[in-house]
Amino acid sequence: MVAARLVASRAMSLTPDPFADPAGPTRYDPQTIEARWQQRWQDEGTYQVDNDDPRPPFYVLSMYPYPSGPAHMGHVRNYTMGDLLVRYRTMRGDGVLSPIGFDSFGLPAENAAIQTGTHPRVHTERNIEALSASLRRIGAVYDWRRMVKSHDPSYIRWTQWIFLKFYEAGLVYRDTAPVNWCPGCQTVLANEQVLGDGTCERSSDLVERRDMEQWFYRITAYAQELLDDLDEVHWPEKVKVMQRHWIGRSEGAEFGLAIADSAGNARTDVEPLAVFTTRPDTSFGMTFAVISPEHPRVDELTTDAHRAEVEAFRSSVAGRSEIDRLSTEGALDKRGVATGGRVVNPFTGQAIPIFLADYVLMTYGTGAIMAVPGEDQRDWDFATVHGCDIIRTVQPPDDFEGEAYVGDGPAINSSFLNGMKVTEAKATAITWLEENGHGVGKVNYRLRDWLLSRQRYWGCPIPIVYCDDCGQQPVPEDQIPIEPPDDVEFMPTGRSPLTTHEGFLSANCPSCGKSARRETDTMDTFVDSSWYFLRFADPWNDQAPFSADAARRWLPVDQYIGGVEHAILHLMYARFFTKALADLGVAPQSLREPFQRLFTQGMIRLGGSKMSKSKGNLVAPEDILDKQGADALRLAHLQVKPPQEDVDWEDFGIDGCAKFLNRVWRLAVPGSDLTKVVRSGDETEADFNVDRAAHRLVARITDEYDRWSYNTAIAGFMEFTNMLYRYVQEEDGPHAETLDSAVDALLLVMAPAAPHLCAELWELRRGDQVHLEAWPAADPSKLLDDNVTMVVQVNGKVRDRLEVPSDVDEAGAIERALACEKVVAILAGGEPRKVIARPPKLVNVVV
RNA sequence: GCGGACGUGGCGGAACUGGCAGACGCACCGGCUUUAGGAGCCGGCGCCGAGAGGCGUGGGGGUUCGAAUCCCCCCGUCCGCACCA
Repeated sequence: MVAARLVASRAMSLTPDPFADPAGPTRYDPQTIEARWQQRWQDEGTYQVDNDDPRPPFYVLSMYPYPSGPAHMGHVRNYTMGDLLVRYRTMRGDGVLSPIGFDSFGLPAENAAIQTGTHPRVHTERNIEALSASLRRIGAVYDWRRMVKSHDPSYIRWTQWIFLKFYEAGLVYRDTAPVNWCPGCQTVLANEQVLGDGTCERSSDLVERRDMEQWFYRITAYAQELLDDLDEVHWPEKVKVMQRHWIGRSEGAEFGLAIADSAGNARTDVEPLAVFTTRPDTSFGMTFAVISPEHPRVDELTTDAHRAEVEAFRSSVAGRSEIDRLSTEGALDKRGVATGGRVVNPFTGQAIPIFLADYVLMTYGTGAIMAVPGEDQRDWDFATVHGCDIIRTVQPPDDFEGEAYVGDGPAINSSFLNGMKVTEAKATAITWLEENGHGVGKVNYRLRDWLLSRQRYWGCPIPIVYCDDCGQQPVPEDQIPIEPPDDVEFMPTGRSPLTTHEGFLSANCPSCGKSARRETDTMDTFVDSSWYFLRFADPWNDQAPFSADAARRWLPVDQYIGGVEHAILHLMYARFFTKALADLGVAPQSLREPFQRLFTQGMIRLGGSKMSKSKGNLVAPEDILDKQGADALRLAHLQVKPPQEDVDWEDFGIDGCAKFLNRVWRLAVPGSDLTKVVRSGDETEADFNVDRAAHRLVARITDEYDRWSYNTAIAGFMEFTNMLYRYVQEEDGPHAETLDSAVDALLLVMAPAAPHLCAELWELRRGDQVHLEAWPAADPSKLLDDNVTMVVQVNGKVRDRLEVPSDVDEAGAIERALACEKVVAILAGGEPRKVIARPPKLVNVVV
């Protein structure tokens, strides 16, 4: 019979093209239908949502991209996932906010300007066009009316406005700081532009540290809240752990070590040397102190006899890159030098030597430490090399074989602390320090303030002017935005053209009105990305960056999607901005976190290494869009691997996905040869089974979409399609209505993943838009077949499989299992020792 | 060194709370159809074995009627942090 039908179909498709799809006149033609539907979604504003939309609000956001040109595969992966969710939630009945924008400031455009002479604005706008076109071509849908661009004057204005608000609130300040200076590029680099080996990503020059006056956001003011509120968000544990580590809270004590005179007695006429420790309980074992080579009191504490040596050490450290200096290679060789100076250990009254060592960092704690070699391996190593005493103050266990002992145990050699365990000894030592006026218990954070100024042109100018008389003055609100001027020349000096642009530089002092000079630094582009998700809620607002009401409606973002490479910087900065804006009354007070849920999707690699423009190993999505189409590309991205995992391009099965889409087309398109012979009348058992399979499909896909199991959802589509192929080729043909509703179910659940194909087929079949349909609900009573396969095990090994009614009870299951041939043979008339029944899935007979 | 994730066929992976290991796809093999196939449809496909059967989720132990899944000890891979006192 199959043969008969195929013969018939050949007769029907008399086509001169020998490669024609046997589906006949309506071939699956992705190029045509994709372009058509993309146009329609845009023209009809299908995914536009207003702020008074009556549906429940749901905010889906993919991290806004830096416009580097047409989309690359990483973009496709990211925006495909976001788009799937937007379409799925919309079908679920939500009013989904799906905005898009561009992180359009940044160094690459400036580099391009130097190389090609194209103005960064022109270059950037061109790239935005190209990237927007790419996003449309993969079928991603947005409310384009809400688009924001970092470099747009209406966005600059509010970025600067927020800066001024923060300035007013003391959350911005200017200070001297060591920065990454690239001698080749003649500019300061952002941390992320310094490669792991300490060189510049662009020029490959070794990056130097230089002290320069810089602007900072006081993110450390929020250190504790940033740490605590990680418990409130649904983020990957990995990202939370990274943030906790980055914040790096540690509890301990800060106290003063009195400077010793030549006799070893504590001087009262000079300020003691402040140290921070997390182990005040070990203070009796402090046999020396170490200060950072950059410590401001080095000169004062160094004796003349040691001055030459100390100076030599300091200059050798200064010449070394940070990476080199912090290298753990040869960690046992603790580089350091004695200062000749001494301090007094307040616990013992003993004078102990002060050393300089590069393992002590000026940027953490007080830049000085008490060294307790008995309980700290670094100190142990240093003491061994430099001949310092080692006194244990915590009793190690009998079988301890290491050097410094960092575990718990009773205090020894520690006077009033003796016998106490570490926790109690810590508290007691802190109390002692406080009662005797030496110091206090203190919490330290590794997190440092955010250096936001960049010596570059293509960024948001910092709205400050410098007046000879009044000093640094914020630009008044009514004078922003301060925009980067267009008439500038880009020279390969690396020097920002702003520093030589008279028209930009000259300003009047807002305070006294005299002529003044503008700040030429611009903001780190992470500033722009720290609040764009708030602007999306209210992008038309020209009175404020956004209204609190709009923010209250949409924020926090229900689902944020992006790369794990932003686990720390962007996500930390955005959290800080949100909290600060809420405290300043700009955002709702209750908005403590910007992103309720975060999903980090994996990277795409080629040949084992990260695909990137700079590596030149890109696979262009365009080629695949031209050939197999957007739906095939989307499906391949979804199918290849669990979405959170990194994936090799070699593993993508584009052709398999394209083939599958073709199969769906042939199955669903009206008039297909595949469905020519259909049946009406009463349903058979086979029909009921297909119907139940359709309900199971709906339940399964709903669950899988909810838990981001996209790869198995695609498998579900394929499995169901394979089943329907067998069904339509059965001898009597499929039951018309059963088939129709099964295919409809497939198109509905596939619509978020392969939107163009499903939209086209649905329209051909039903005349409506599939994406405006309600998400189907599975009938719980249809999720189970009448009969299921029950596994019969003997001693945990599968010996047989039986068809049983799905509502079989325990007794019935056991009875059938014991009656089956295999079990009877094994029992050989004997009694089973034990029978475990899990009806209707399994019975295990123990003999 | 610390922290995290992970290890399943030739390959990517599936198996949600312990219950049929290998869904789905790729590759490969076979059949049908075809003048032709890099098209379409159907089927096969963990390993050993002629077979019954045995063995199988990095390795070794354990818990359990039953372990890819839980516990302990190793081995390996990837990612992040890396002298933070």
